[in-house]
Amino acid sequence: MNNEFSDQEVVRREAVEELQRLGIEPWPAEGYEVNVTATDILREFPGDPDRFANVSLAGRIMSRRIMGAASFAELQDATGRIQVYVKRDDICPGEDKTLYNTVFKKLLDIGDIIGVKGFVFTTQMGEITIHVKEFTLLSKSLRVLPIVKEKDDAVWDAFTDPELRFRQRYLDLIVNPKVRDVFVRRTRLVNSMRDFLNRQGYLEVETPILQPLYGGAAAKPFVTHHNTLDMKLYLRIANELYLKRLIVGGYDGVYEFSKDFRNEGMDRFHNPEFTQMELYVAYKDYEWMMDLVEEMVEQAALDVCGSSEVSVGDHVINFRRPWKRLTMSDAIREFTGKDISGTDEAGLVKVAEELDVEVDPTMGKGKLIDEIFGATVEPNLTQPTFITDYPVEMSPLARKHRSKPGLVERFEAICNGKEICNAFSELNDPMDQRARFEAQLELARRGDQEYMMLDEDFLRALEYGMPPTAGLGIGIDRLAMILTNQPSIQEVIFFPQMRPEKRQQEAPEKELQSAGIPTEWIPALIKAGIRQVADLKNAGAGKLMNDLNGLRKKLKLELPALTKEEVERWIGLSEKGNPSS
RNA sequence: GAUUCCGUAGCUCAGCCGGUAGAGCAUAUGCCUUUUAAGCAUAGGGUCCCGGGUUCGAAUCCCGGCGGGAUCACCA
Repeated sequence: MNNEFSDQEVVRREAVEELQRLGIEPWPAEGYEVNVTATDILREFPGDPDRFANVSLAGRIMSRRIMGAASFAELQDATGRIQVYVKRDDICPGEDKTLYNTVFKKLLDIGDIIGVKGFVFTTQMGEITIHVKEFTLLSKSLRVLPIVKEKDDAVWDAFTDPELRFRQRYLDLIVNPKVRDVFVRRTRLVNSMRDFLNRQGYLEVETPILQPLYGGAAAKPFVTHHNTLDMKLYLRIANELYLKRLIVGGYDGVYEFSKDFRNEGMDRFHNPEFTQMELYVAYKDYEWMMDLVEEMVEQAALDVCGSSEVSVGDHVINFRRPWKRLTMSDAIREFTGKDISGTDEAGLVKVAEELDVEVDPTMGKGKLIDEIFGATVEPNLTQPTFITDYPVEMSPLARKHRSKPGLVERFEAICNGKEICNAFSELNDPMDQRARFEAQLELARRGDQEYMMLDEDFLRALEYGMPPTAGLGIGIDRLAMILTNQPSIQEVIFFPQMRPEKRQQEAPEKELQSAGIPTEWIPALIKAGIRQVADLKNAGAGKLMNDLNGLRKKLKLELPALTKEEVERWIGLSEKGNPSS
């Protein structure tokens, strides 16, 4: 049975039983009164020692140094770590020293959560420490933590494997305090933006995630099914079309922090689900929206980083207003020397080829320009820059430029070589909108997988009349990456998408036993990799017999050696099938 | 999807010119009343990712798979 646990896990499970025998509940129900945090003590004790004569603090044991009748340990709470000093005769004033000798020294482990009461003092080494008068076990830990040691700036045994860190984020958060901080700052970013938008008087709303038609962006969706309605539903790829319906309904400013879902590639800039903030404001245009973005993002940088200058990789990015503004064709001209304004599709293909930009025949004019821009300009824009006035073909929801034919009133902000937001003067001409949707269908016929769907209800809403409106989408994950200086999106999403972990078969012994394998051989079989009757089917009788007889010695089984006939009989069982299932 | 690297003890890693495993931390036992990643001593702990092949013999070499990283492609 214990085959499933490592030696250290066995020790901890035995400690649980021992604690229970001593009348100590390993996972008590009561709360624990806490009157101070680790950071409070470290920050305030030197200036005001009297305040800390009676502290009560709870946290996880992160290290232990036991020296006879006295011990040191480090406790980690939500704010940081503090050393505690435990002296035998203080916590066991009478004759019975069990609480120290047995409970504290032997039955507690690194990873356990305890509460301590005592007073704060400074050790001879000058470390602020809680002298413990009383401790309470609050939660026993059955698994061994990966221990990270650090001294000054040196780190030993760092827990860095991304697979383990992302799959078991709780562990990552326990042992890597900097990771905890990244997510605190991510939340501070969201709070900063929400406060900003609320101060402007805009209404935070919620719109459907399950949508019968997906729209508002060019992307491949996830598909699901609703049983009662017996219909196909899509997970939203954007919330644009619903938010604009709300503007039609009469709100003058609505926004939503939304999880969107796109069924596309994954890499360090893309997770299948990601967070966007979309904002729509009536009676405004994209020029106005640029001013808002600058102000909101500068404020966010100040709130998250304490400065408008932010270190990102090798760069320092400065979010102080005003940001540089360039039209798309000026940007392409600036970085490539090519003038593409007014160029037709064939001409664009030629330009792309000259610039070594890969294109394919499904691409329309808009897509071609986007490719050229993405390859030659975008990666070179480190400081926040607004790129304005996009080709109409790639922006089916943006209104036509008031003075430049063939373009729309749209901008993106590019920062650190990546788009962080996208905005436009919204298209509110229902007839033009219908024509644009139809142009998308034409792209679909050419094989573009990411055409936008025609949404009749959205058109109907526009036909009732939508005020002139400015709209914005900001990628929260991308912005969080920049403001927390993280190289990948997985570092700013608590639980990034990953392939499922391989599950171990449960309770293998039962199935093997009911099939007729002698109980006493089952531990050896499991050790040999036979976890279920089906595994026997492909096993060779000779090899299996040898393996099992080898394991018989290793596991010190008091059994006669197996014969080949016996093993063949077991393998025969797998062919008969299993009556219990 | 392509290229490439990686998968060894609970954790971090070494071993890889083939001879069935090693260190540090963690754990156990004993000693030590204020230590500073790290006291001293001893001990236990491994399906060397999985499957096949070559070989007398594979953690090591070869092939296939699984999982992960990086780069690229795709992707507002």
